[in-house]
Amino acid sequence: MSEERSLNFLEQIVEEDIAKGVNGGRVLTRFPPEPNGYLHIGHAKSICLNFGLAQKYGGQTNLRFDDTNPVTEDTEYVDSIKEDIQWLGFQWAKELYASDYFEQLYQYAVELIKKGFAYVDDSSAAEIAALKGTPTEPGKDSPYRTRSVEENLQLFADMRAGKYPDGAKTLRAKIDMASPNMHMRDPIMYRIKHAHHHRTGDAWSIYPMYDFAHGQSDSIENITHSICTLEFIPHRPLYDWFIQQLDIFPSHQYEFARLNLSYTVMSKRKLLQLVNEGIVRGWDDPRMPTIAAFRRRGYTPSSIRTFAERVGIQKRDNIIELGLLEYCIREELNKTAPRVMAVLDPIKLVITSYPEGQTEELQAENNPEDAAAGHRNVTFSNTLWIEREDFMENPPKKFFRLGVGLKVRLKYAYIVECTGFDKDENGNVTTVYATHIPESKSGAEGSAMSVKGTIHWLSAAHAQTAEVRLYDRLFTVENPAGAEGDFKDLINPNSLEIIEKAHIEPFLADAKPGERFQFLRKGYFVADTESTTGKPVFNRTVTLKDTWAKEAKKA
RNA sequence: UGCCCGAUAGUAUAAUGGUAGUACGACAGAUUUUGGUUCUGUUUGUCUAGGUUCGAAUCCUGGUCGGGCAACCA
Repeated sequence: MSEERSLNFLEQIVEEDIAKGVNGGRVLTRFPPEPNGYLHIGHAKSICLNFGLAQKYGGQTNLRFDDTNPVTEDTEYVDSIKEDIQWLGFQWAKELYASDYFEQLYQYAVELIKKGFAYVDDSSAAEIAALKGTPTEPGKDSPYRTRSVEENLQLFADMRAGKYPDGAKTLRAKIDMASPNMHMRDPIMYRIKHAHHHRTGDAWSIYPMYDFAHGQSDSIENITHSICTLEFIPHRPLYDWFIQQLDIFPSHQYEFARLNLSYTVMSKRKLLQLVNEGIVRGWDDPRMPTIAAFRRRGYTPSSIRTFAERVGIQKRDNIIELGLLEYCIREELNKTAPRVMAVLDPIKLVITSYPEGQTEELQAENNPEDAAAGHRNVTFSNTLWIEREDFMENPPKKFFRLGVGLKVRLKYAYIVECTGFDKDENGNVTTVYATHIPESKSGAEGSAMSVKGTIHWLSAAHAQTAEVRLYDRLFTVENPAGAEGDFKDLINPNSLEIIEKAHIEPFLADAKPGERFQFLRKGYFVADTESTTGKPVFNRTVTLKDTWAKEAKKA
């Protein structure tokens, strides 16, 4: 299956580099998360890109944690990130940490001081900001910019030794306060933080800024293609500057547009807020756009990889329609998920012509898309559960389900004709009555007779119950991040609907967490991580396409 | 009023100086014991104004629009 696909711009760069013999044709990429949150679907795109590129061109990929800010980072995040990458189906060559390079980075800083390219600044954060200028106005030199090399060396050593409180001093690169690129206006290389680091403990009282760690970390690892998102484009000249002054391996950075998905947010800060404020039930709440959430929701690794492939790689900003992701998981689950019957919003259907107490076992197909999936038995009786929405008191013309006088096929069973119904004091339909056509039994000759609709059902006396969680989009607008005001005001109040007692086929009560099914006509579902034999819980991964719902909405 | 990045159907993404194609969506139809799947068909696009060229989505110039950059965050 060698489908002809054109190369994305990064693949073109890599192929050109290989052709030209750059780095001896070697390809080494890296995925560099900061361990300060869970990975989301946008990271999945980056993971697929970095690992996929290396795989395609015979290279490897490192996992490097850019852990330069101890106050936001935690090993919980390290563990979740590793789990998510492996779940997606990728394996890194080396597990590395920017914190592994702290001593090396310190030596680089000393070297830059000696070369006159860095100085210790006593200015406060506010003073630094004031002298920084603005995008349209040049900045001004700090009064500490002309300190001698010896003094800088001594002060920097004292910073490391912990002689100064947080914020008292910084080490800055001496570049150009008038540069049109703000990142070149004497950027801070080191700041004082008397903070406990998740790996280096209390060994350091100074920590490098990301900008002083990232490029050199790539260089130290001999990364050939350092791929990141668009917002780091203006940082690239700075990374190149450090590499040049230090005369170390010239790793090159390339930037692509990050993934945005409609009806959700992708910033770790906002996701953390949703978690901390209890708006969702945690990082892996199936409504979240995190990889952990998609896993719990029933998405497969391959569906996410396919999605990442289909969204493409480019440099223009984009918002991908949620529908594409849903298409990717439906496409896979249609082929693989066993079909079962579950009634989520039940009303009773009594077959008055079928003897009370009688039952029979009917053969049900496990998957029409997969002949090897085989068959199972379902129990039929005269009292069934059917979906409330499959009956209408006053059905419109194109309603192919139950209404008095209408015929419908009960999947795998008989064709029945509706004869009447009961309502309770609130006017809600409670029971529907019908007679069956004995010769229309599925498999029998008479089953060939045509009816427009087929509905699913469960024998009331035999069905088990389960909790079913129905998820919908987390936000009410396509681009909540781009809207004015507080993004939390745009949360969809109906993003989670819990059905305490849905009816399911008996064998489903034993479903193991992670097992996926198609609930016939209702969607794809997965047994939740909290699911137990005593109390099964199913998450709806995605609905089926529903052209009737669309039709009904029009009317 | 600085610097940087970008602009192709509704959403994405190809075409790398030579017929604007693909996917998802939408719409219509066929098939169907899931109003699912599958199949067929239809619809919709090169931001703009110049220039170079036999020929421009592609190269050049100006403009417009969108995004990024002024954390001791990454």
